Amino acid sequence: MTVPRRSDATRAAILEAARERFAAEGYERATIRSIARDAGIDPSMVMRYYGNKEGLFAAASEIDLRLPDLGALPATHMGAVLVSHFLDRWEQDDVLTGMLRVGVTNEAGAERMRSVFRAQLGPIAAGVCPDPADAPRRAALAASQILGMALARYVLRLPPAVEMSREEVVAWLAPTVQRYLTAEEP
Amino acid sequence: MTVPRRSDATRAAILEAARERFAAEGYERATIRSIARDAGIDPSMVMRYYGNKEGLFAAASEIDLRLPDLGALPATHMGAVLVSHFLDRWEQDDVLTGMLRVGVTNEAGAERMRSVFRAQLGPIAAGVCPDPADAPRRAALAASQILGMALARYVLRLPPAVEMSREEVVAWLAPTVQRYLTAEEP
DNA sequence: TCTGTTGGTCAACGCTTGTTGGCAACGGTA
DNA sequence: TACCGTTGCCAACAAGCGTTGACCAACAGA
Repeated sequence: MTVPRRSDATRAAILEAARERFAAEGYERATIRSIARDAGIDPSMVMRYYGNKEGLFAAASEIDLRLPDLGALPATHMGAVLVSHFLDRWEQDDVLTGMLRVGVTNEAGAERMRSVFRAQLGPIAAGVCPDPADAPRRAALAASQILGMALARYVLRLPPAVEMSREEVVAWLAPTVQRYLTAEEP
Repeated sequence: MTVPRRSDATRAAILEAARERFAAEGYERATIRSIARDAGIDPSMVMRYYGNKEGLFAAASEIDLRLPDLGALPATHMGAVLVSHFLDRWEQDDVLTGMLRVGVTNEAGAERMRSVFRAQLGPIAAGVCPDPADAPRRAALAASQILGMALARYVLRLPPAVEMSREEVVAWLAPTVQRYLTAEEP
């Protein structure tokens, strides 16, 4: 489909630098100049390849949560699997921290988070919760707990949240998430 | 102690405008010029009274969660009272949304959130959880759920989280928060 | 070998930002 | 009345921003 171009390496370097800067500093403070410097090229190249700063952000913030298929595993383990998966993703990929940073201050970032939520978390919830009609609500509840922990642990760095072990976090959060997704009543 | 000054009204106007701007736009996008315009004075006045932008932010982001005394009420209602209280605070006072916005992108803002957490939520947790030694961890867990819901509902505006009624949110979150604070084991 | 396309740099633009210092009006106090 | 600290506005500063267009070097196809 798309032919490989001589500039692919540069484009990739720009994207990687952009992801890191957006993740570390948020939308406003991550400047095109600093991203270009990280990528070792001229700022004008960023403009040529991605149009403008918003376009660069859009390209740099493509997100795949890589959610596992929950239908295949016993309902009793679902919470633990989900929480554990999210901790993994968050610790390996700083695009997620970036998404959080940008989603909070920038409307385009918020919209990006809403669409990721809708397209990737929604279907999962629909597959496992008792009444598919309120799957979105269940998904939002689960998201609130998972995002909240990510916020406390990886962005705000509240000391007790940082010091907890992975296992502790999973042990505490799993029942919560599982209840949000599968319980018949609050 | 402090004598009333002729400029008190101006100072207050600046602070109020600053709170609104920081809450609505975050630290970087809330400019001194826009704050001064809202307050109906010259930008240089902001500098004279608050030194610089960081000083203004520090003054504008004094936060009192006004947490109720949980010791006085039955343990079974604790979660509901807490969640309900936070929803109230968040809906009445946009400084809290501002704190969240700024805490995510700005290190001074994050430190402010950590200190509010330590000074105001910590003691409450210490008073009600079984082993005071792990009160900070309990408090962090409760905070993660409450902040996560605030994030989803008031900042990111995930549609299902916005559409839920106050009562629904309380009904779902209360057992979670209560478990984090008082349960013997995860 | 010539020619058109692509990858890249350089210098500048217009604008906004936080911040500064000078200067005029006001308001108590002596 | 004369004075002095306070309050406020104005104009400007240097720096940084996103963005643009001219220009050069390397390549690919004829």
